[in-house]
Amino acid sequence: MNERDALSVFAALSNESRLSVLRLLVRAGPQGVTAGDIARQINASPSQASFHLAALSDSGLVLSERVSRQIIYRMRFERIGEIVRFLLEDCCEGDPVARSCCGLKSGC
Amino acid sequence: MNERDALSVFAALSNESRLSVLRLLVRAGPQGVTAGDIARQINASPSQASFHLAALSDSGLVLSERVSRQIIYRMRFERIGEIVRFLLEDCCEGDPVARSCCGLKSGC
DNA sequence: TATATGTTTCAAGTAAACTTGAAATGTATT
DNA sequence: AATACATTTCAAGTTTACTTGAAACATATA
Repeated sequence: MNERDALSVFAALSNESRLSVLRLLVRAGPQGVTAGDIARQINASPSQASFHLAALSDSGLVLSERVSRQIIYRMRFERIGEIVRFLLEDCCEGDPVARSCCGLKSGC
Repeated sequence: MNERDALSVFAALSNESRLSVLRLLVRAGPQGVTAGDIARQINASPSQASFHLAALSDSGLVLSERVSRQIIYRMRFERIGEIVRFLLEDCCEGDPVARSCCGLKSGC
């Protein structure tokens, strides 16, 4: 994860609709959600959904797979781990305050 | 850290100049850096620097303190911890893949 | 082959982010 | 009080992000 990648991830995350999409995909788990269902659930037009899904896809936060007529989107959790690592290590140089403020139990 | 705060943090992070400012402040530590020095070090005009510092300040990523004529900016590491927590817990519901992919040693 | 469905792409418009340079504000010095 | 310095604010312009609706593309079914 270089800086360019990180910027693209942050840009993808800085939009309400796209954050809704991510939450949707997190809840759906490995099964994923089709583009149409995503559009319906976030109250967006097909082309709006497609626009936001492209941003998420380009930034590596989601993966897509065509299954007959539909396209299934799935969360890429590794990418979240990578951006967290970027924040804590690359950006903050492992600062202990940043790390302790995550409030995470052991094993993170 | 609610969603609105998180969106503002992600927007603040999704800009190259602002990421440079953060790295600068991380390196500077508790001493902080004046607005003028920040502008010089990131090759920005005073008003450009001020614009980006306002975004960082509004999102809670930095703090500022006036000292005579200068304004000193300092990193707020807690805010990084908070956004990491938002990503891993609120957004990803504690998904183990996201957490393990941070690649952090114990005690995070 | 024709038609329907699911999705993306495109072009045009609108809104938001960023840049630029000048003016304003606040503080120190003479 | 006048001047200089550090920074912010403002207005105007530019660029980038987002929305909208129509058209195109891909796949399935009759």
